[in-house]
Amino acid sequence: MADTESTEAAADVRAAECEFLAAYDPRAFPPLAVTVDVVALTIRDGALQVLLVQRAEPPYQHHWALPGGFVRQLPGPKGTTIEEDLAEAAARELAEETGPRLRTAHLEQLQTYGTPGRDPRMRVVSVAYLAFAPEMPEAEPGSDAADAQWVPVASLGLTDARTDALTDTPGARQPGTSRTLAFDHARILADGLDRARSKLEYTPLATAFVTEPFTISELREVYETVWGERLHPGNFHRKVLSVPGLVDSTGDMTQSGGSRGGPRSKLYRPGDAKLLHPALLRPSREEAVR
Amino acid sequence: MADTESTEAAADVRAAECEFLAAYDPRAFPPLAVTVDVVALTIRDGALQVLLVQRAEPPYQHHWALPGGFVRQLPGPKGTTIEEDLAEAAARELAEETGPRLRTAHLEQLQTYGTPGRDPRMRVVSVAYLAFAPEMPEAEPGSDAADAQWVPVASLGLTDARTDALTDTPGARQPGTSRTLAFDHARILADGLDRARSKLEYTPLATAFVTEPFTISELREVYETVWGERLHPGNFHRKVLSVPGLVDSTGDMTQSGGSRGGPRSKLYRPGDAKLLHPALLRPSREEAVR
DNA sequence: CGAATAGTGTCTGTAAGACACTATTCC
DNA sequence: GGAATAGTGTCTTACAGACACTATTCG
Repeated sequence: MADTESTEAAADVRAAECEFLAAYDPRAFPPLAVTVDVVALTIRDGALQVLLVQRAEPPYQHHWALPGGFVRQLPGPKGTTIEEDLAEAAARELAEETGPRLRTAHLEQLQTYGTPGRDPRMRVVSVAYLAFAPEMPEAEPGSDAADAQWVPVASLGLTDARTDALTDTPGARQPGTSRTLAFDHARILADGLDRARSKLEYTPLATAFVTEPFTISELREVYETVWGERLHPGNFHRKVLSVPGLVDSTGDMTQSGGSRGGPRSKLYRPGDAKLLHPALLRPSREEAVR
Repeated sequence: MADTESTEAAADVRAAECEFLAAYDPRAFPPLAVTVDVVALTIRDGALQVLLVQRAEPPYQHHWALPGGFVRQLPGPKGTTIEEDLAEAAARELAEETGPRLRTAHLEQLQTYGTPGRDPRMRVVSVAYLAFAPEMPEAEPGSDAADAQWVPVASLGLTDARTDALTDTPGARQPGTSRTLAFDHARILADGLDRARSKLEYTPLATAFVTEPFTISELREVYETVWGERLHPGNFHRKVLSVPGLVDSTGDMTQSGGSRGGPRSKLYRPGDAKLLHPALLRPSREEAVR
């Protein structure tokens, strides 16, 4: 029964460890590495951008890849080791490429990728994380990367019609960035984009892409940019205000109107809702995908 | 950059070192293991049940735990090794406790748990999977378990009011099963239940819990059991038929009416929809959780 | 002034939930 | 016959989307 457990546990740990390790053929323990990769998304210049680093070493040398790395074992007091939580490792990898100025508004686990052969060197199980941040300054390549850059996702040629739809800007496609990502990172990025688009519908995630006092129009631009679809300004406005806890009014207004004219607008801050009801559903998700 | 970086060299060295030392001292391995755990759900006796195994070895000896184990490296031709994909490992662990008769209708990755200390022996990163199956015969304990059983989730005392709501059956709480689960498996199970409840809303997941020709009422019982809420039979009926691709009529009817009376009902099979539109939303999800 | 935008009003179609009702079958 | 159930009809309310309109501000 469970009652004996607490007294047994401590004493048994050492014995169990030996027993445990002896019971398995060492060859059954493949050299297996655990890494974290981060899909960091932001909105810059009106486009959805992802943080990429350029690999300095083979394999996939010179290719762009998601920031990430091995889960570390940090040195602790008295020769012990302090082990990193997975989310901490993800936050660290992100900070290494962006500097301390990035205010990550949201960090969540995406999925884990462990198909044999996804890394040609060895078996690597990679836990992917998804991060969102408001508009950021340039990225700063960390020690292990040749370069780090925010790259418009539309320029990566993922087979996604919607992302390209709104990006007619000639300069959006940066030369040199439309190459295949390293490893299976294109897949991971695609999964991250799916997740982000989906979470805009039923969580206040969009507020993680804007800075504190924001207008309804700025929020709408987030939705339009991530979804790659134009939304009706009037209906969107009414809808956002009708969802309890999505935004709170600050009482203030912008100092001036928009650069292309129009009246000044009211300012808002994120509300306390964790789930949106009613949800803000995408207009053109192909209904009932068969 | 995951899977790479200037620590790449260090990683290779470490990997080679491990391989070499493995033959001599298993304890020289990097103290990091990858396991898969499976949250297998089914509906038995009108209750949502989860597959649990009783641990034969410490730690948590005699405690119940989710089926799972280490990701293996299988022997392949000519001394090579065939490495298991994560989903394959999950399917294998599940089959070991249920025998070949389980028809797993659905297997998807849930989340990965890697907090240091979650396993007292060593650093273990566990990739959890979520499986659904129609009503199944008794479980068969595999080699590394003392026992394996389908256990009503309501009997596990998870802090979830809804699961207990419909389970007034006196016999539902089996003596001996209302104990704490090993490791952080209670948390993993709770996450799995959340996911399952949520996916019933916008995917045809419910059809994975019933066998091929089913009635609308059987489908409704799935929703009621998983959500722990009574649904209006009439409205549910109309709603299910109104969602394109959820169910297809077989043209047949049941041979007899229900055991407590009522007319015979039409039979259906799963449709080809992958996403439900409009969705079948839970009535009493606390709206806009703050 | 003309163009663009913030914000509101109104109408229509769809869908959810409440309630009622009929027909069928078991006990 | 009485109770339970399958399936349908109808009404009310909520909400999404379309369209129109006013007021405000930029250039």
